[in-house]
Amino acid sequence: MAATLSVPIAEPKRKLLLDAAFHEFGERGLAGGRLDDIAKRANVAKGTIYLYFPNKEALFHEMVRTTIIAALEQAETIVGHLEEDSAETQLRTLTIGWWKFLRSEQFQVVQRLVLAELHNFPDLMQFYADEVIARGRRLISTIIARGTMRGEFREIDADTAARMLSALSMMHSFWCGRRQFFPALANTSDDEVRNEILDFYLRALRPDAPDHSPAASSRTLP
Amino acid sequence: MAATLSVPIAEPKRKLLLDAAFHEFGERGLAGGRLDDIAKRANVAKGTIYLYFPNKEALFHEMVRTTIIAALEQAETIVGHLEEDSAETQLRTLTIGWWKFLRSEQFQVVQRLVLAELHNFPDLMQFYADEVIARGRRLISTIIARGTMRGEFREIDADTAARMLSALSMMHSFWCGRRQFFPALANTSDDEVRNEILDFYLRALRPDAPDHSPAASSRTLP
Amino acid sequence: MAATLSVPIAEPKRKLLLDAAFHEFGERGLAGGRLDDIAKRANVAKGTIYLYFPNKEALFHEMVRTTIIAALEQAETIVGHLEEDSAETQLRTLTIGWWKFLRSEQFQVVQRLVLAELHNFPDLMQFYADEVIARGRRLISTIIARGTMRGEFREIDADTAARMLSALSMMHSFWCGRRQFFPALANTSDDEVRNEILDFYLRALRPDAPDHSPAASSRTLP
Amino acid sequence: MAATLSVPIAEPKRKLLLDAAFHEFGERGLAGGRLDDIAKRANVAKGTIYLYFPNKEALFHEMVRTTIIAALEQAETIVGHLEEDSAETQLRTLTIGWWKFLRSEQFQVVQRLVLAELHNFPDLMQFYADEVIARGRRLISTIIARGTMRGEFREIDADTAARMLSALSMMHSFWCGRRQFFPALANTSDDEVRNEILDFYLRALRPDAPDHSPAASSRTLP
DNA sequence: TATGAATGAGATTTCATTCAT
DNA sequence: TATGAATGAAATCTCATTCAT
Repeated sequence: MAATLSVPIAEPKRKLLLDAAFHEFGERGLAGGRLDDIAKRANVAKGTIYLYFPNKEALFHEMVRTTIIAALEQAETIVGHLEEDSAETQLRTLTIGWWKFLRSEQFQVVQRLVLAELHNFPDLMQFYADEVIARGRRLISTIIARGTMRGEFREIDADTAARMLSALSMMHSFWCGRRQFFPALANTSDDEVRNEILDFYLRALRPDAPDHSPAASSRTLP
Repeated sequence: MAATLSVPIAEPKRKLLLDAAFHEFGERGLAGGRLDDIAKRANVAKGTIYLYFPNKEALFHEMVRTTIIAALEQAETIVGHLEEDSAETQLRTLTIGWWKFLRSEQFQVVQRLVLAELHNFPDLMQFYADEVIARGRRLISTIIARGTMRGEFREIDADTAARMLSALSMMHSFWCGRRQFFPALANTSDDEVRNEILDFYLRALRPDAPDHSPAASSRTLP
Repeated sequence: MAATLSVPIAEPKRKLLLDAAFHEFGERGLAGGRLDDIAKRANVAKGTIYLYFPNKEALFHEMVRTTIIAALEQAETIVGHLEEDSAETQLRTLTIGWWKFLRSEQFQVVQRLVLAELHNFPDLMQFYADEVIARGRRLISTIIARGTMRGEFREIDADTAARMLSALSMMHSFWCGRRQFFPALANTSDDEVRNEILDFYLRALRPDAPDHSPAASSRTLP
Repeated sequence: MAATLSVPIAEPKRKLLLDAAFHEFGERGLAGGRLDDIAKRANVAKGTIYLYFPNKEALFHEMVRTTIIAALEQAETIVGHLEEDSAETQLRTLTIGWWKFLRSEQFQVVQRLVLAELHNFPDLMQFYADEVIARGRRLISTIIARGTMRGEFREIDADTAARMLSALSMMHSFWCGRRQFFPALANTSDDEVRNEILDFYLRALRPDAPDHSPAASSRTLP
């Protein structure tokens, strides 16, 4: 009796299975993943899977869904509470958290699955698009809009600008996850890459400084 | 003799099979794709595949390789001969061609496969990294370096800058390929997206405003 | 409970499969035998085989091994406990048992397989050579050595002599198994053949007693 | 033109194919042998085989038949012309030739096939039994009968005695062909083995020693 | 005659799913 | 709930045989 308590904490089997599925499908994809292996990873008999999920596809589906949700929750914690700082500071803070999220194993796996197989699961794809991509962008675009209003950033469509930051981060996050193949990143740490992105990005948001300085325009006169 | 010409065009069977494999694997991935279907698509008996490829994996491997190569050749034609224009014009011209390439079906499929399964084929992954990613970046970074030298662009590491344009393009190309899921792009055409990217990107390369306003610098003096 | 006993006798499935394999491979050889048929013979689905053996070759391998072992055990029982009789009597007793073994279906099948395919399974061949051939010979040579010591048999290398009896028995056992093709044996029963072998063999072991002693001849004179 | 003459001599293709089949089937058996390989060995296209043989089985059948015949012809040459010597000398001479035959590659292959697969080809089995086994025994038994008549050998059924020599030789020939597995033969050359057999065998044919004790012989005189 | 690409039936093997316990 | 042996459909792969050239 006491013995069973010493076990890691009888984690509800459903969760165990979803975790196991995460690793299996993450490595081999939907078609390549084997229920046998998932059962083994979860220390459970193969038949048990069917007590919790009607079939392989459903297990995959739920695994992706819960992973996305878990990743989002994690992201929310990380992104945290933006203080009332300058827009740039907020953007930097947000990006730091968001980048950490993008580089997490959970997101990397989800991204791989999204790219590879989610065209067969339109509802998951939609869920991912709405909750991950769009939500992330909304966070960003809010900050940008504020920055633009305050004159910190130039006039720019906030959604478009958010999309740009999103693109830069997601693509780089993938490349960082495959560093061995991309020598350009071999000697750059994750944090440095993130800073490069931010610096580059913020340049594109800078207000058109000289524009409003009448002096500047007069320069060309004489 | 002339008779043989009337045949649908005796496309070498190897090519036929690689084409069929392109569609099958493109849709279902390596594990999900069925040789049966590939044979059917190629109008060929199952056994015939084995006259040309020793096994499924080899067929997949060669399909990816030839697709990458074909895509590259196509890209080269598109990117074409950059006239001796301003760096910005060159960058625009290059991006237009490159973007067309990224949006082609061939590239979309390759990208999906790369992201999904190429971790099991390190040599293909390397090939893709070297020939697609790195080569594309090299083209870009050359132009940027020239632009910086000429004073058209600000001082910036050309490779880093190239990576940024690459990331923006590739990520957006994927999103455009899944437009139905990304309402932000629903009402924006491919060309408009490309222009957004270019405009945004070029802003980040602009020379530093204060540089050209002697007044500006003097402002800090007194 | 008693109910389970009424079932055909729940012979462990592994054994069932090995038995089925024995007949299938025995008839058609390794390459010719079909897993489909083995499954059918064992009243089992094809896939079940793979729960017990990783592949066809392994099934063949284990089948041969267990058959050899089973045959040996059977042989040991048959050969039994040699009483402290004359060497000739012992040899006769041993040969009777050994011959029964050689004429059993199990041995006939193993011998066919050994001769036909075991060059692809050196470890099985070695096992057979050591455990069947060599062990049988050792039994024989022990008796012969004792016989020679006692003066019952002439001076002869016991191992060589054992090999001779082994050769005579094994070859004749094969011929007896194909009687219809060998008219010379058509009218001779197994037991008669065995006796022919024994009589012939014992002649070759007779001491050279009288030959060299002229005295010996005179002994008979009165 | 002259060039074609330099080729090894356009050996009739049929022969070429039978030779190739000999090696292929010899190594892998009927079910395991591949027509593809046979064609390759014969430097011929796969389809060509069907110009000479209606199917795989027929090729196998004819290959075995011609091999047996060829082996017999070779045996006949080797066994040669027995001079009018003593029966023992004749037996020795014959055995030397016969042994050489048994140890030839041709015979070894035939023997393997006979043991393994000829139960599916009763006519071949019969042919082999009649022409190889029985014919060889007839040669031997003739000599033995003569030896017995002359008093060189003891009274013994000549056919039985011939069978014994045949068994000793054939079994030992197989063992010699698998020497690596039979340490007992590892240090004994083929010729030594043959001599052991002969010596042993002749002992069993010796006239009954006591018989020729002068008294005994004199008994026959009056 | 000779070729060898093509075929397709049939073999081995895998694995999601079921079910008696 | 939980098990895991058993299933059998479906996948990969092989190879004897055919046939247009």
